[in-house]
Order: sequence, then C-alpha cells, then structure tokens
Amino acid sequence: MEAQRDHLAPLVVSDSPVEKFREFLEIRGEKLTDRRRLLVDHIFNSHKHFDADELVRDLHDAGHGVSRATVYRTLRLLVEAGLLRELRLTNRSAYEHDYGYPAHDHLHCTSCNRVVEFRNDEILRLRDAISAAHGFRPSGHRFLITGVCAACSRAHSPRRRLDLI
Amino acid sequence: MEAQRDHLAPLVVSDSPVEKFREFLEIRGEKLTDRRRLLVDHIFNSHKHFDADELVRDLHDAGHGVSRATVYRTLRLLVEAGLLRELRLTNRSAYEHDYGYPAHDHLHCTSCNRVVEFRNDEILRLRDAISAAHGFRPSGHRFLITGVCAACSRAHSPRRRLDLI
DNA sequence: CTAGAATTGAGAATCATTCTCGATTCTCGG
DNA sequence: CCGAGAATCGAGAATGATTCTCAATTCTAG
Repeated sequence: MEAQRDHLAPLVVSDSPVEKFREFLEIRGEKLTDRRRLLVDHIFNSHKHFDADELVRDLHDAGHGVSRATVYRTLRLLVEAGLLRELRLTNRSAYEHDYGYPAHDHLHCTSCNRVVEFRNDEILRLRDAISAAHGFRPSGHRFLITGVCAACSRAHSPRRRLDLI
Repeated sequence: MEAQRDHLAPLVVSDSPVEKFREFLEIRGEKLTDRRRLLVDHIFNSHKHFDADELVRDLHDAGHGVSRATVYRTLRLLVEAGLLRELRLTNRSAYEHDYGYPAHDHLHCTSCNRVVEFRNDEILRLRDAISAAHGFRPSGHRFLITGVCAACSRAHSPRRRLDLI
C-alpha cells in the first residue's frame, strides 16, 4: 500500500546517513573510518541542534574518546556531504540534521535564545522565484526570523517599549 | 512638493546616522565621542559591506588611528542602535547599513563568494504571518539564498553535476 | 605480511573578538 | 578657567573557537 506522501517531500531517504556518508567519501577517495562512523551514528541517533563542544563532551561521557581535531574535521565533511546544516547564530557554529529531515526554517528568540523550527511551503516558491529573477541557481536557503517568543513576551512586562531600564 | 514615496518604504530618515547614534547613546547615558563620530562618519560615507578589519585598515590608511578595541566596541553599539546589520556568512562578521537603507535580503554565490541584494515584499508578509502563527513577536529576519550566480554558472562547464573532479 | 597512503590525536598555532587597566578626555559644578 | 569624577580610549594580554602540525597508528592493496 502507498504510504501517504507529503506532496512536497523532496527527500527520498533510501540510504542511512552512514551509507550516504560512505558514498560521499568514496567519491572523494576517502574512507569511512571507525571514528567517522562513530560520529555519524551518534549524531543521527540523538541530537538535533548541537555544537562541536557538546559532541566532544557527549562522546567522552559515553566512553568514546574522539579528539577535538577529528570532530571538527568530520563536521566539515558532513556539511559538505549534505548530511548536516551549519547554523551561525552565535559565535560558535551549531549543526542540525539536513539529510532525512524535512526542509524547515527557524525562529530565534533573542530573549531566551531558544530556536524553534517551522515549515512553510511558500518560502521555497519565493526562493525559486527570486532566484530565477536573478539568474541565480539556488542550492539552499536560510530564513531566520528573530524576535521574542510567546513565553518571553508574556514573562516580561507587556507594556515595555525600549530596553530603557 | 510631495516626494514620490515607495508605498512600502518603512524608513523615514529624518536624522543623520550620527544623530540617530547620538540619541541612542544619550538614552543609555553614553557619549558621542570623536572616535565614535569618526567611525560612524566613515562607515556611512562609503562602505556597504565591510568587516572590522577593513575598517581598521581603511581608517589607518586615511591617517586616523582607531584601536581595534574601539572599533569592535563601536560596531557592537551601532548594531544595538539599529544603524548596522550584522551578517555572519563566514567566520568573521560582516556589517552593512541598516538605518536609512531599504529592507532587503541576500543571494550568496558560493562559487565567487559575491553577495547580491534583492528586495521582495512578500517576505515581510510571510515573516509576519509565520510569526503570528507561532505567537512570536518578530523584530527582524534574515533570508539568505545560497547558490551559484549567473556569471559563475556560465563560467563553469554547464553540464557538470557534482564536484566530482 | 608489508609498503605506502590516509587518518588520528595531542598539543601548538591561528584568528577573530573581548577584556584589562593605566592614560586620556570629557562633563559639569563651581 | 579649574579640577574631580566618570566615561572612553588604546596597547597588549587573554579568551575561545577552530585549524594546523606531525609523529604514531591504522588501513588498503598487493
């Protein structure tokens, strides 16, 4: 029986992330080593948004030592491979799953620093229309809305204007 | 005589950037010093996209020495004041005029690394609709389209697929 | 099993940015 | 005009994230 399909789901995830990574590495004549496998497994088993430091810490806590250098090197590869998406919201890079995860964008609350995801179909349409108008061949996009989330709006005095006090 | 007005121009620039900055500083009980004035003047007289280092270099070349520390401190203030917008496309922050400059977003060519601006009215509408749906109070947004610009598309073999070679 | 190549890890190095703190400049009441 | 006190400045140190170096290890092909 046909699985119900989101009409715009662009992702057909036939390979596991590890397989996808192996293919990518193969093309470049590089190898899927145990350190790399360990990292991909860990990343795609749990985390959502994380940074290099968390990764090092988590793996260390789990008894697996992976050097900082290797973590950074592998993260770069995973981004190039299209498995991870890099977000530069602050001074340190954060990462999230890209492969096998539906396209989405983010709301960033500058008060509590939380990041909320949302999906919106128009964005894609808009992106392509704008790109076409500029002879641009789009490969991706980032739509980030900054502001104050509902919780924080409620928490703070509702009638403040500027950050005067 | 009525100046012709873009129907969505949200900016009424009655003050010069320096004035706007002075107001901002006054509110916080800080001063518009000569170093700060020098920086604002320089920034709003020429540059469009620039980073801290260029600023230091340019000013130095123009015979005005401003310490790195002051440049960074002032850039932060200008962003807080809403005069500049900070872009984190790479590891170093880039800045562009925000005050007195129409709202816009960017196309980033990953091949030649050029950044092109575009204006699109739907984005605002979309941003507000999405925010509303999430009880979010938006204060700004960033819409970045990454891809390959027309020139680069033409320059490279038109029939390449992946970066295999 | 072995030579050669790729990867790893520890720590050094780099790069942008921020901090420290003494020197300088500004403000404002006299 | 004259300080006293506060804010700002600059030089260089410090920080923090990321990248690099290079010897040791692991992998691959034969």
